[in-house]
Order: sequence, then C-alpha cells, then structure tokens
Amino acid sequence: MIPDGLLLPQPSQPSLSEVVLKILREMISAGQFKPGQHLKEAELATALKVSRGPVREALTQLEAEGHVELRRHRGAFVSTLTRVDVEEVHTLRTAIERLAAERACTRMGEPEFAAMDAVLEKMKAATRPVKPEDAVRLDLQFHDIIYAACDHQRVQRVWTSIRSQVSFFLHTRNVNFPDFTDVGYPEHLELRNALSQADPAAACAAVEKHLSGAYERLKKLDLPDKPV
Amino acid sequence: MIPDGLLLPQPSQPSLSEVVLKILREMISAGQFKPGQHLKEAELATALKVSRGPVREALTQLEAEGHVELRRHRGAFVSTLTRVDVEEVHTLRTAIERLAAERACTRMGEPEFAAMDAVLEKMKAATRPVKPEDAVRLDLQFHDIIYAACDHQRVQRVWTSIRSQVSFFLHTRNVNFPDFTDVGYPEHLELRNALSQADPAAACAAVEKHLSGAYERLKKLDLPDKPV
DNA sequence: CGATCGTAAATTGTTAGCAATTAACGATTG
DNA sequence: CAATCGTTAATTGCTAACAATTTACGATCG
Repeated sequence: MIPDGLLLPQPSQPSLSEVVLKILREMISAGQFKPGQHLKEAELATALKVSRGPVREALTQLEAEGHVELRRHRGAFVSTLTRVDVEEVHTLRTAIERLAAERACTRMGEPEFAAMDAVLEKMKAATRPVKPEDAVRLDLQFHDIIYAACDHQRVQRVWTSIRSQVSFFLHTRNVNFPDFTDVGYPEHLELRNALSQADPAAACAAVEKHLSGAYERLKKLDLPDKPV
Repeated sequence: MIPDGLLLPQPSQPSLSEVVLKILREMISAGQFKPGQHLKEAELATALKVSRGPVREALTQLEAEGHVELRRHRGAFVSTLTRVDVEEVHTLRTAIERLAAERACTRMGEPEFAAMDAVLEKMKAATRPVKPEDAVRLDLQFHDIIYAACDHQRVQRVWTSIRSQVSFFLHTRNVNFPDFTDVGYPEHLELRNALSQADPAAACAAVEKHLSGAYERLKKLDLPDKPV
C-alpha cells in the first residue's frame, strides 16, 4: 500500500494544449495582443514550438472563455470587450455567485474559513499602494474559495469560463483607480462574515451587495461602445 | 445591390466537426450509447467516414455539454447522469433562467409573444397522448424564446451547454410519467402571462415557480446514485 | 499459489502535409 | 474613372502517419 497522497498529486503532466492555453490566456489578459488582432495558428505554433493542433484546441477553448472570436475559415480574432460585455459578465456572475454562496455557506467548514482568513489577512497586510496584479489575484482567490466550497461542477465550470474576463476587468480598473487598498479588505470581510452565518438568504444578499458595489466602480471605466 | 436576404441565409456550409457533433449529441440523447461506454475516436471516425480530427473536436464540445467525460490518455466515456446531476442542472438553470426572464420580459415585443403563442397553441392542440419527443421539443422551444429574447450572449451560451441535458431529463421523465398533456400547457401559459407584465420581479418569481414544479416531477425518476 | 514486474497491444496526443475556402489585388470593361 | 470579375496568395479545415502513454496480460519469483 502506498502512503496516501505521496505520488498522487502528480496531475499527470499537462498536455500541450493546456500549456498553450495558459500562455495565450495570460498574454491576452495582460493585453499583449491588441483587440481585434488576428491570431494566426501557424504563427503561434512556430512561436511556441508546437504544431497547429494544440494551438487550435487552445483557441477553441479561448473562444468559450470569450477571449477570442472564431470566424469560419478566417481564424481567431481577439475580442474587444465593450461595456455590454462588462454588463453581461456582471449579471451572469451575480446569477451564479448567488447560487454558489447559497450552497457554500452551509458547506464551508473550518479549513475553508481558514483559507479565506488567510487571503483576508494578505489583503489587510498588503503594502500600499497595492500592485494591481496582486489586488486582482487576492480578489479572485477569495471568490475561488466560494466556488470551490459550493460543490457544484457546472457552476464551477461557468465561473472558469468568465473568470479571466473578470480578471481582465478588475485589472483594468485597478490600474485606473487604485483604491482596492481601501475597499478591498472591508468589503470582503463583510462577505466572509455573512457566509459564516450559514444562512443562504443572508449569503445571497451579501453577494448581491458586494458585486453591485464592484460593478458600480467598474462602470467608471470608459470602454469601447461597439466592436469595431 | 443585392435584394436584402437573397443569398444571405446561407450559413456557410457547416464544418465536419459540427456535423459529427450533431450526430453524436443526438445519438447520446437518444440513448444509443450506454452510460459509461468508451467512445473511441478511431471507431467513430471510420464509422462516420471522417478522420479523427473532427471527431476529437466534437468530443471536446460534448464534454463541455456534459455528455461525455474526457480522461487524459484514456478517451471519452459517456456520462452516467445521477441525481446529483439533475440537481446541478436544475439549480444552474434556475439561476440563469431567472436572469434571462428578468431581461426578456422588458425586451419581448409582438413577434416574440406571437412565437410563444404559436408554441402554446401547439401544446394545447397536441393529440393525446403526446409523444415524449414532441413534448420535449415544444417545452424547449418555449424556453428558447426566452433565452433568445434576453439578449445576453453569455447566458445563451450557458443555456446551450445544459440544454441537451435538460432535454435528456425531460425525455426520460415524459417516457415514465406521460402527464405533460395535463401540466404542459397551463404551466407555460402562466409563465407567458407573467412575462407579458414586463415586470422583472414578477417574471423572476414565475420562472422560479415554473421550474421548481418541473423539478419536483423530475425527482420522481429513479436515477443512479453514484457513477459506477 | 499469490503478488509483482516486465512486456505488448490498444488508444490517445502530436506532428506534418494536402485540400478547400476566403479575401485581397489587379486587369478589364462600361 | 468607378465598378466588376478573374486570379493569386494566405489561412484555415482536414487527413494520415508517428510518438507517447496507459492498461492488460503473462511470466517470474517469493
């Protein structure tokens, strides 16, 4: 018998598709490609030293995540995120995060709250001014815990599909208005406290309040009105 | 100048991946494959007279739709839908359909209501006993109108990703308890009337009531408890 | 006789090359 | 000179062959 979990946490070497996906996702989120830019399979393939197959698979996944638009026989074009997209992501996120919180609040135990508190501690302790990427990372880490705790594969999947867009928006905002310092910690703490009541209705309300606050700040960004 | 819409409705010949996807999706929904069955790329490819590429793409899409499970270096296995899956699909669907209805009720115009009424008319007029596949088709057609009217690409996409699972559950239910005849028409009519009030809160409540009713009936099915 | 290790078969992951489609350019015509 | 039609270049869609990985079987050893 093998000691439990000795060689197991070896997530079976990621496939090339996954590697390529991660790289491209990161590059797009970081704004390395211009919106509207044509991503050519062959170009990316040679640049990444792989063949077109894995690149192709990564691109279809990126389409599902809303980062690129796939046009038949034309290829992949980086999406230009408009204020309509901000609204869509916000409303969809609210819908699923309400559900996630409802379920999570009665399922979270000691370890989950400990993980949350660790993140909260980092938010409080972060040296001002907080770097945008750190702020975004902590913010998402906090919400990831809720989604993980809600124990709902399909909700988890939807969250994954909008997560990097949320990341993009948060990043843009934090670059333009670096006030995460002030609102980040208290607002998340409030949400944590609501969750610890283990009352679905309360958790739901807290999520709505939290997200609508974030959305209000997000709307201050000036984004393109229409895709060119 | 070309007369508006003469050659346009030519949706640019579907790709092989799409054809394969449609076929496999249909076969799985209709129960042509046993749950847990191993779908081998090469087998499907030769059977469908295409190469493994398109089959592969179709399988990854089917995974996103929850019809198969993809295991690294093992391949695609037909999902066995458990009562946990029924619950997940139901709760996720409720979350997004609330949102869809909220938006749809203030966006629906004459044509949308006309389309709904046409479906309702067919529900009422259907000769008893209604064939399960007809009942499912009409049911989904009705809800498709809501999703289309809500004007929300991302919600639409999530709906697409669970739609055929909903279809599967509805089908199974209608086969076992053919009472769509009695509840189908009045319940959908009630929802339609709520939507026509153009009041988001009312629409939301109506959706919740409608779906929870459907879920209660769905729970009567005895489904496997655990994936084998 | 049971357990373990090595080997082989089957299947997926990846690559490279060919075919089909699109879009852009330039010649041609009214 | 503007508009249209053929031609060509570029890019994706698809195919077929190769490499890597996993599982299953059987020989070997205790």
